Amino acid sequence: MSEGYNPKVIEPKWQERWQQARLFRTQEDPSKPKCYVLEFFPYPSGDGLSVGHCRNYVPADVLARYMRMKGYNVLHPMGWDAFGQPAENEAIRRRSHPKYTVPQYVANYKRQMNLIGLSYDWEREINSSTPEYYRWTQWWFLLLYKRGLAYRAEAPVNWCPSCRTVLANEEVEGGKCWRCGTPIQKRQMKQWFFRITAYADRLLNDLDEVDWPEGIKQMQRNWIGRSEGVEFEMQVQGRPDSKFRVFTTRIDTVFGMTFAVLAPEHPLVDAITTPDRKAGVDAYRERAMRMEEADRLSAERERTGVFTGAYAINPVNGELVPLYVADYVVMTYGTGAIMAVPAHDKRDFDFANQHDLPIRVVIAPPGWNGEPLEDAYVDDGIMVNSGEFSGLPNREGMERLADWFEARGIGRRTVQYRLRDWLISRQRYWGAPIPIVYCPRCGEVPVPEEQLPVLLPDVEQYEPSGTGQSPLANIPEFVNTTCPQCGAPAQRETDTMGGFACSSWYFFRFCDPHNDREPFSREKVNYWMPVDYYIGGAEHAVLHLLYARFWTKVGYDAGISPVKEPFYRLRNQGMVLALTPYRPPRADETLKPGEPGILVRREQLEQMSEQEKATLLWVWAKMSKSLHNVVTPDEIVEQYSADTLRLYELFVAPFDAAFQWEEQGVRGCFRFLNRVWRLMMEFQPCFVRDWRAILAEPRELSKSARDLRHRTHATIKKVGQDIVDFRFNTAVAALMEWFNAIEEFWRASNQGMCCADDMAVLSEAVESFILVMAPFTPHLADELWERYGFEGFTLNQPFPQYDESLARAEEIELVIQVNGKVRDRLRVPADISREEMERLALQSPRVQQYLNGGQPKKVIVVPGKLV
RNA sequence: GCCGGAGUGGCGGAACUGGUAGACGCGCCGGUCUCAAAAACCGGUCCGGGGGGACCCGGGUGUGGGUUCGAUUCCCACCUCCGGCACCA
Repeated sequence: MSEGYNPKVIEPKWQERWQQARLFRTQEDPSKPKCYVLEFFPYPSGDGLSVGHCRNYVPADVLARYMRMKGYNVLHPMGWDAFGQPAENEAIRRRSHPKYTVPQYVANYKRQMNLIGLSYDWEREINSSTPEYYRWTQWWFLLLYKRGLAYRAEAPVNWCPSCRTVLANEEVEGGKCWRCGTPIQKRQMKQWFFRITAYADRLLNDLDEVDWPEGIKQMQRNWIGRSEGVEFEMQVQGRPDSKFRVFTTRIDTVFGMTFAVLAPEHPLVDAITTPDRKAGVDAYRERAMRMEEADRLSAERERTGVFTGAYAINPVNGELVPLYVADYVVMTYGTGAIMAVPAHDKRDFDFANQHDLPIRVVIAPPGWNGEPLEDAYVDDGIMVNSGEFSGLPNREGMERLADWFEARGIGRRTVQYRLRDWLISRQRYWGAPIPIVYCPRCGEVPVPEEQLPVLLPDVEQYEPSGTGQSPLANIPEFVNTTCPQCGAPAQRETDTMGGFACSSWYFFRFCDPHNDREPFSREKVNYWMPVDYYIGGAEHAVLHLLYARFWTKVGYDAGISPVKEPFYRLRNQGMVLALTPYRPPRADETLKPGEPGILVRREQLEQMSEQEKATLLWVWAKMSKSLHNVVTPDEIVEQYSADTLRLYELFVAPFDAAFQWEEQGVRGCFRFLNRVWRLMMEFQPCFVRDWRAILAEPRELSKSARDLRHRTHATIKKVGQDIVDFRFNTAVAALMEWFNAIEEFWRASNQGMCCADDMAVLSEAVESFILVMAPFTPHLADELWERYGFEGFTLNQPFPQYDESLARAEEIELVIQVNGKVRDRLRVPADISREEMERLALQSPRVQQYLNGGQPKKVIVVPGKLV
């Protein structure tokens, strides 16, 4: 008996050999085509990696290994998104300091990644919280500053009272903080912004050039939110100095305006409000501004608002319309003021009904006879009650009215975006300090490049103050400096940059990670960029992925990036779900909305009786520490093997679909690897090393041998294609089918007691199999490779070539249908002619039976498939 | 409400541009081995009906229509689920 599959021995053995041989090290090589495979770099958390995280690393690793075997020079790096709120919040929670926790968590992540055999070039490891890295993040800030794309401004901003910092719009989800879920407050503060809006059109248009999931592209398009319309001026009645502008996408409805609305923050409100209305308006504005963002967004809220006492003049017909203040108009979009056309806008319609304002139809719905509308009509139609424009189709009227406004110089066609500038400053310690100095004489002065990095001071007290000031403001040694321009005493900016600044350029740094003279050399990014495959979760659709595109375009304009788009292909992996136990609530317990029951913790589950367990409700939920349903790679590797974990993650579901973690499935994969091992050991003595020479000679192979060769070549072809298509699940299935065929052939060959030709065919299959499985299960492949007497690593071998003529089936099953129903199947040569197919089909006794002796009306032949 | 994606056996999922529905795996059933169990291995496994049997007939891809010799695939309407956005004028 030979020894069994022993991953406990072979996996550490190969991991060590790979490391000693520096197998994954990558250097520029102009003689080879390059392939840059990148996964989103993670923020290292104290919980370590779960099998859910592996969902992205394992497929990426298969791709990287495959591309390398295909002859590409593959860049496959890993690093740490270690600056920013997530890392700092976690350190606070654990009552530690990020300078201690980050290296500790990084070490654990790295250990786990090596444990599952990921092929990273660790010599390129980067950490965004080190001065070697953030020095260049600051350099990028200065680049943006120099190009007029970084500016400081006082604006209403999102404030998270729990994280005690401001947030970017992209970091606010449904009015709540993306990190802690606390409702956001609006504050008026002076902050640093990046002018991403200047790139809105390019960020929108260039989406057409990248190979990304359609859903992500749509989300970015929605987020940028381009709308074309007309902006025009409205005059306040009796106040020649008071004018305001409104923006509308429906200028065709302008004759239907029956009131106008200003946002509560609109600067004109004070000036135009009549004295008798002042108290009411002030109270309303006060309330609106105090309200938390989440409440203001709440959908079922009443349409509130107050009359200012003032009237505005509709420029198209001179009519007076009452001017309201209402919080359904937001100051940060468009002009902060609207013309209200209740007949053709849902929100205006609701407001008009609640405030008894007239509703005038100006676009006739089909079949409309002048009766009042039951709801706003927002579709196209013929214009009515619109003066000289009545009778026109509204789309045409839109153009004519836009011309009308432009001709009179009181309005113009414009484009509005939902995208706002990117708020980058944070009142937090754990980030890259913003490299700006405030000098009483020179004002705002950028720190010269040669003085970078502005070092983050090493202090023990780093918690956010909550005063609206960064904790750095309390460190005089940091704050007090001299002006780089005049040398006078000056003060540093004390805010740091949000973590998304660090991740907006790290993919460039991986090309040249240790450069201490510049962020990266032009030559190296020219060689490696763009990223060919970028792999990560869909949750960054409008955050990181939008910011990184923006910085890349700035880099392109500045001549430091060779590409306009950083990520040529983007692929999103699906989530991993785990069965999570809930129990019915007791009488004194109430459920949170959306919760299926009371969460049962792991340790509570172990103490429950069988009877109690039977009452549990099992729900598939995303793996997370808080649900106590996390499975770690460590336990799976311990119980089975790293190769088993890899195979299972690839096989169980399509790459981009959510999958349900089931230990039974893991066992199936483990069983498969054991079968592979057993057969490989059994066959090894019969292995014919020079099978190529034997099979190259012309010879008559048996039918089953020809079938196996076909299977071998067809599978090599399919697996390669599946990998680049990210169809790892079908690639593994094909690998299993192929193996089943090899096993069957081996059995039938009576354990080697048959002809030499069959052993050559088997040897071809087995040698190819080891190499094809290598990207999936590299430890097992390398061990088998060695045991078959080969030198070195499978990763340095070329991926097996397939012979197109062998990959094509020599025989096919001809399907014969009568009236669309399958009536017979015949085995025929693959190169059969149409005529022959038809003749055979009509000859078939079963077909004759269904034709009742008659002739078919029509015969359809699909070559190589069916009649 | 808007945008995007998906509904296929007991389960996860296959099926390339319309052409053998259910590959591969899990589970289950039966068998081998064993004193027994586990593991391992072998065979079976969409549903209904017929036959001792290899087989045969019918139905079947969320629902209802349509196009086609032929539809999981294309078109129309609807239902359900998941993800995202949400007063953006």
